[in-house]
Amino acid sequence: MNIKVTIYDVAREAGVGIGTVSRVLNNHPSVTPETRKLVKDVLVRLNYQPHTYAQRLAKRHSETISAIIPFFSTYFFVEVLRGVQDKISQTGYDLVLYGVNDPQQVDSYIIRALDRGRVDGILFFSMQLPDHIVPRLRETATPIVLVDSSSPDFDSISVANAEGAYVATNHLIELGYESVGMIGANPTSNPAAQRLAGFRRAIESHNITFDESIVRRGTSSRLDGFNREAGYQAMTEFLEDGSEMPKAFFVSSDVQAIGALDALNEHGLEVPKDVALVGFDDIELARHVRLTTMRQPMYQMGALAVERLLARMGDPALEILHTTFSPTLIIRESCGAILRSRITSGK
Amino acid sequence: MNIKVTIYDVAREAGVGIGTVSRVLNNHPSVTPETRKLVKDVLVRLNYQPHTYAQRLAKRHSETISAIIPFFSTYFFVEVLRGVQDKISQTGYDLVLYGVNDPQQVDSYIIRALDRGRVDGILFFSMQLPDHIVPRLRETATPIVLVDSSSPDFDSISVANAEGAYVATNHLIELGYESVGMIGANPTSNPAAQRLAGFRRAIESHNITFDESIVRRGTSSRLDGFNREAGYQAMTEFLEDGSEMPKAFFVSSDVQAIGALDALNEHGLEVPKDVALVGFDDIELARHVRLTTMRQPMYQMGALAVERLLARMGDPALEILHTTFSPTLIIRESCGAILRSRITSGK
DNA sequence: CTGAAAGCGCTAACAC
DNA sequence: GTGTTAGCGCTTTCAG
Repeated sequence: MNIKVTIYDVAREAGVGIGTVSRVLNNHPSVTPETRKLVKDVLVRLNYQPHTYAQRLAKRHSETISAIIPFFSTYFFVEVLRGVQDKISQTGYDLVLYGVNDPQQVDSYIIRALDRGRVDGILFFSMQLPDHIVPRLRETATPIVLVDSSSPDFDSISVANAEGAYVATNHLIELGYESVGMIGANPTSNPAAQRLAGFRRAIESHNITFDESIVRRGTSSRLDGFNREAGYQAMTEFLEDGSEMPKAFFVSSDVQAIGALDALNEHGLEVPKDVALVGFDDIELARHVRLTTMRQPMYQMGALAVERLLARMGDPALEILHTTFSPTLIIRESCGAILRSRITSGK
Repeated sequence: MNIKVTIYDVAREAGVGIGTVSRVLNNHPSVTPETRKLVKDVLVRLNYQPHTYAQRLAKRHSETISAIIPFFSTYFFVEVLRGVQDKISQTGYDLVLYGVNDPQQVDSYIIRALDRGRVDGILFFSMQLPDHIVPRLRETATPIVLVDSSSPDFDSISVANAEGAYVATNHLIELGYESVGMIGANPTSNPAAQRLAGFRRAIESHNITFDESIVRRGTSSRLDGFNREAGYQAMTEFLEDGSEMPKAFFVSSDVQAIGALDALNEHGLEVPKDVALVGFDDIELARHVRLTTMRQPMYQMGALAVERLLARMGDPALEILHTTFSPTLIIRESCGAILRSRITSGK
């Protein structure tokens, strides 16, 4: 019958006031060891459970962190979320998930999270923070950290997208490919735009002229174009429009690379023999399709995001911090590096 | 300045009582259109946001559903969770996630969810409901639905594991494989045990004697053995223990099959030429490694679970329902069926 | 150290 | 219809 035991019941049963019960509940120092023990006994005997919402109302905070996240589109989020969850589960906080399927939801979710007291902090993923939200976030002083996204006004954790794209493209060029193309994503997405910039810089630093026709993207705008169909479409376009096609590609994301791979296969082309590919993310699949790619430390990003958020919740005056991880080049077979080294070494 | 506007502020500003404000907030019918409009205007002008926890305390329910789930181990959960999330986002409910990394956490999470008022309903995934929890669940009359797990006492959504394993194994046998082995998972896990039973039934229904040595499992008990390492280990054992090995295998899950595939490759064996494999789940990866497998309708299971939970929350007297989905055989290349048909048809 | 009392912000029953 | 009031269960002064 724990169905409704309140601190009043406990207090009566223990012959003390509710204040005292509350004090032992909150480990307040000024309670005699004896009364403390007395109350504690009654607490367990009655199987008392605190009413979370009453506590939250009285305490003015919720012990809750909400994550606003483009929902489970890709493995990237799954990994990041694992980091988040692992970290949070070490604290007493609750994690409430707002999965965004439609950009329109972002607003209402943030507003909801902004309800005074509803959450103590927000983790905001991979999306552009709506402009009109920024002032409200400031006014309400809601702690927030952006992951895979950024804004000068708030803490953020991200990946050096441009740098990663540069490294990937460079790798291809140094492998000897004279023309390398790119399969991009929706340029309104920050990571997508940055990856494009990195690609371009790599191209130009090798004195190759950057020609618009060398980068394509599918029309599917779902998830900013970071999806298989978009990759498939873009590669198909390259394959079928008649003009000469690069023999190597930097692809904005692994999922897209998978789509490109499918398109290539359908056209009887082999990777890396006929076409070389380098992706971005290092999702689980990448390893199995032997995709060379830029690895992002997803799990760590999630874990760090929580740490940072907790820190900011603890001290709102903290300096704003922007952390950037550098992606690492993971060489597998799709880029042709291994093939080449075999040839070179005469194997 | 929405920082602290309460219904009192709104009431004063609108020149009405707080009761009236509350009424328009809750769309109570007995408010004149005029006052309603008046109040609504003030509401938006002051940018009023309700305090969630105060509402929950007063209303005695939380508009919250919690999901207790073995965390993000596999793609299976990601998909199921997508179904859950999509469905929930159509309602006003919050989803709070309790990711279980260590079985010990289950208890504390359930207890937490049982706090009076903390959640309106629980979704419990893929784990055995601890026995001592059952009576408490009943007493507190907390709505709960089990997914990929079951108990006579509560609603459940699951998959016909035994049947699926039977179909998979049978498929292999009918393809002409005379001995087929199995890579199992931890038999303390319900799905694992059921899949083993289905396998066994298939074997015996073809008058093949079932020999213990024909099923192996890795020692990694993480996630009940449904992980890549376990599959890798089990297959390696088959390969290296000297005795003769089956040429076809039913593997308890796709992730394990991936591991088995890796082991096979390392030993220079090709699938399906040398060894045939059928998995279970149809995770995203399966398609790309051309794995024949039993598909579970993961997304639907999640969505249905939410529907059922909502229904039960609406009417606790509802008949307890156990829904079982039948997995479908998805034929790809790993089982050798396509290879064979080519040979047969002379291509 | 501890009891009593005043909120926390909202809902709902009760009068008018 | 609408204002007033009494909770919801807990935390936190404030006396003593």
